[in-house]
Amino acid sequence: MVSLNINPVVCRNNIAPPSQFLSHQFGAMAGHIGLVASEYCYKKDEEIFGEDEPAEYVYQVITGAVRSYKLLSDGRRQIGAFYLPGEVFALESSSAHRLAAETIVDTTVRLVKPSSLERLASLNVEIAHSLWAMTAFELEHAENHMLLLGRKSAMKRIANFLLEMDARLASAGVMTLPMCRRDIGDYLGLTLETVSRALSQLEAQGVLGFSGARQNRATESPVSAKD
Amino acid sequence: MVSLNINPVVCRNNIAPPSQFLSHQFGAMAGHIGLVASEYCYKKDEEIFGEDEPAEYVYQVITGAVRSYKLLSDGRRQIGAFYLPGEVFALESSSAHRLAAETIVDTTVRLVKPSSLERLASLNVEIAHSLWAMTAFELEHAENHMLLLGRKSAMKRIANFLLEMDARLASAGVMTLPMCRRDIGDYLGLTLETVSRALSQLEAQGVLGFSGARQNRATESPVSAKD
DNA sequence: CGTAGAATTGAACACTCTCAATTAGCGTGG
DNA sequence: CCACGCTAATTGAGAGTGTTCAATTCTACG
Repeated sequence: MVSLNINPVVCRNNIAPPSQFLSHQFGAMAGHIGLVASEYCYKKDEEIFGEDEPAEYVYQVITGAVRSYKLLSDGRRQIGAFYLPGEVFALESSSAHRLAAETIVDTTVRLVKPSSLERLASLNVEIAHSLWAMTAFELEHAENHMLLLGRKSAMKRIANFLLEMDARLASAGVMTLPMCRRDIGDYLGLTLETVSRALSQLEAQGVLGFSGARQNRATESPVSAKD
Repeated sequence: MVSLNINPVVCRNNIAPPSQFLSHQFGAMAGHIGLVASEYCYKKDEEIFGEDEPAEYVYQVITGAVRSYKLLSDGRRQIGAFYLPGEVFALESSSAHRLAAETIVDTTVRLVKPSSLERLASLNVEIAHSLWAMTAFELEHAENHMLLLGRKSAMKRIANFLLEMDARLASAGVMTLPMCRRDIGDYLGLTLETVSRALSQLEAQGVLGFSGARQNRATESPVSAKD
């Protein structure tokens, strides 16, 4: 767990924030008659479900953070997404999960049965469209991420990551990243050493500062992470 | 345009074929009362729509091939997907295209207005679920592709690509790839030179052969592209 | 205070990219 | 029908970015 200060000026960016609209709709859905929503607490680094497991639940993060990922036979890992408070994951239109999911820190989730959602969707066109839109939103994220993984330099990837996270969990120019360097590397297609070096370089350039681990401070070079 | 022979033995793989089921459903939808479906022909390398353009149509490839892509400001390109006969693209749940699309060769497409689909979806739950499932299928592809782009070597990417294409357009151990080396590179996050070298190496190893351009022949080393 | 895990930093290496030259295939027009 | 020219593909050599392996430092936590 590392806290990180980023100057607000640095953080104005062109990365779309997550659709809180959809998350709110999900919360609203959970209030519908007959939709069973329970809560569950996981410890840090606990598996929520494995790759290709049957999809028993759809999840919404209440507190904490989650990573979804795929593994290669040699143990290399690609993290597909991080899920932060309010965000929904494991929403499948089919019956199995395509990625595994683990908690990054102690995490509380809200659980809903897919069958409940499907029933609601069959009764209410708006809900059906919302489910579709949530999947489309994940697809959009994946498409942006393919561009990052296929065509951007290590430093661009890091900058992109910081701006993405800033848009999702920053307040007052400070954000606390729940994930470790290895997680960031596995999300960005880099090694943890490369991530560390890039962050050190940004700190040396005065673009950001750390608090919590390593002392630091925010600075204010206007940075553009266009592309 | 390059023809490519791959021995059938080589091609038994674990890559899921595209959901022809969904494509057929799309075709069926086009037969519904009131669903306007027209056809249109594009020349090779013609733009169908640009990134962020309003989504006027949903498309199904009848003949030919299409690439969807995003561009970086320095001109680097990431191809998100190739679309082959029968396959549907540009199905958005929102009002804009997230990637641009161009033809790779002369191409005929079937066009449907999104509003028609939405209307059908509002009347028929099955259709609504199909649209969602088609987006989920694209998401699954993108997730697999993120793993490829983030964590696989050049040779693994090429092998993966060949197996993917084989599953989609091969017959009798031969397939004709409509796209050039640069397209393949931009799809796999590689340069065209790296693609060429990898293909040459596979040919030298007797894994595949070319016909059309460069003479050749298929061979039969059993190859596993696991991961 | 001592230990364990995470992060940082360094140095050498490897894989892929870049730049460049050559070759092959194909369409066009003489 | 052949020569020409254009584009795509191949191949080579060198450079660069990120990885790998290793040592050290830092922080949290018991």
